[in-house]
Amino acid sequence: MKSKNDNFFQKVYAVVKKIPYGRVTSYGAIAKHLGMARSARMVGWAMNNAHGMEDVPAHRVVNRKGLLTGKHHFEGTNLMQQLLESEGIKIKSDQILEFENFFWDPSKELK
DNA sequence: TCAGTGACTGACC
DNA sequence: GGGTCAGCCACTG
Repeated sequence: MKSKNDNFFQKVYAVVKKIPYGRVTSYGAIAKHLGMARSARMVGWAMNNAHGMEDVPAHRVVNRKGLLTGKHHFEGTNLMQQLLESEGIKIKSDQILEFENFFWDPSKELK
């Protein structure tokens, strides 16, 4: 059963799992860290598969604008926002306030 | 097999 | 400064 891409998923999961509490990152940051900066969509696609994994805090992954584009994929309509607020992150209109302040770059922090 | 779609991003007008 | 277009790779119909 398709395992060729599992390696890619595992990389994405590994990075997402390393996101510190109360921090968030973007698809592009993860993609770039994996050497696929031009394939940010693949990260989102991987998240789609990860969305069922409790070990992967997909709610900490947003687009570069800090917009909760993937919140619609969570069970509740505001579950993603709720989880982020629970970590001390302020959300307004599905967008993270002071996104730069909460942004976590794997290429720098994880390096 | 071809065409459409998607949790994105950067460049262009 | 804000909207539009194209590129990216993989999956589904």
